[in-house]
Amino acid sequence: MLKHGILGLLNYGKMTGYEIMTVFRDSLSFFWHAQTSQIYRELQTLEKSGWIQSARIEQESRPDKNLLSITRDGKKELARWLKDDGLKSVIRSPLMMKTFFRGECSIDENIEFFKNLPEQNSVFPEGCKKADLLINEYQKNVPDRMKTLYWKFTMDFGLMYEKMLRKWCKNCIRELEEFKHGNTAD
Amino acid sequence: MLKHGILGLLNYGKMTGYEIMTVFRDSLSFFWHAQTSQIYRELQTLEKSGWIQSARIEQESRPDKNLLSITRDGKKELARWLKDDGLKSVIRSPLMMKTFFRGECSIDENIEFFKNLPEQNSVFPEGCKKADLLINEYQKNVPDRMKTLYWKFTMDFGLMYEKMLRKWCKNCIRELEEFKHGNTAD
DNA sequence: TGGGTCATGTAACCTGTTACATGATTAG
DNA sequence: CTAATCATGTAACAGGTTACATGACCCA
Repeated sequence: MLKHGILGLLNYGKMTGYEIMTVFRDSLSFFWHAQTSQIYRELQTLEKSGWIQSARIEQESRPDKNLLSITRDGKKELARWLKDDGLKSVIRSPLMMKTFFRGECSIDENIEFFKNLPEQNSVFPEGCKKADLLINEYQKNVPDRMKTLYWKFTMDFGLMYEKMLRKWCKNCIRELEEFKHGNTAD
Repeated sequence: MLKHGILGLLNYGKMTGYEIMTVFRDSLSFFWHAQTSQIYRELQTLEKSGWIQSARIEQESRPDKNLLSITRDGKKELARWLKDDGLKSVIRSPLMMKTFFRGECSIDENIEFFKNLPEQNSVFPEGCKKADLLINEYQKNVPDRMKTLYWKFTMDFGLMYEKMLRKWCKNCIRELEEFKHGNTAD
């Protein structure tokens, strides 16, 4: 999956591993985290697969750059991945895992848990405003609306997810309060 | 994370690796997938950590059982994990990754993509009814409402997530249709 | 007699995380 | 002078996936 993310970015233009890292950190981190160590490793395997090429660029004042570019085979693979609709809905959710077993804690502890969740579990580190700013910048700098539209879709998803999470927490708290006050009637 | 899921299950009572696998497959799979191979491996490391114990039970007509039980240290660790509020909101979402780069495909292809998504990406394999049935069964068989309440919360989350996903897809389709018909005004 | 369930796992591989290492430049 | 940024990675470990292996029982 990370492989194809990298291919997608290189399809926009040539980049270094470092730049790829910054894009993941600044723009994609709300749905995917990638460490430099993993990126550089994937770059090696991508090159072995013949999907990307690297060109050493010497610099005086800075360390040498390794400028990556996508190959024809890489573009083919990217297209194949996009067309392929095998998308498993694996929600691997640590949050659900922790919720499932909360019967071991007291009701008051759990009310506290759900109260703190929306803050702690925010998708956008700096809150929602950041997302709007990001998308505006994208649309200013990248004229191709065909691309920015889909970028916006991912942010919409993030915002809707956050909203849903807050609603769910409120529901949980309400039900716990009801249970506490003896109102166990369905 | 899987380690603690296993600890949580064994905290309800003694089980074999096989039974743990069936619980993950039948009840927890909508938020966590666990293969037998991984479960048996984790069981080994859990035993090495002193968090669980195993007792070989010989059977005549079936292979021997390895009945696992949680130890005092295991219970401590489970409690620690539940109390610890370090919950990173890592949404590792293949769906978002694929959405982000869809600018490479045609608008019509992408409308098709979003139309098919809710079916393909359903959290509950057999649809929502299954979830309701599951929760009702839980509440009948397990008298401890303190537990089933939290189980219900996880299912509520699954149902809300599905609803949100459908809404998001509808939004995306609407915006793509608008874009197609030249209505690019914000 | 063939497929499903019970019941155990191993091996190889791929992916993700944590920690470490280097070294120059530039902005406060 | 110190911290951040640019720019490269390696090593070890942890966690997840895929494929394979065994074997008896039970039900149709």
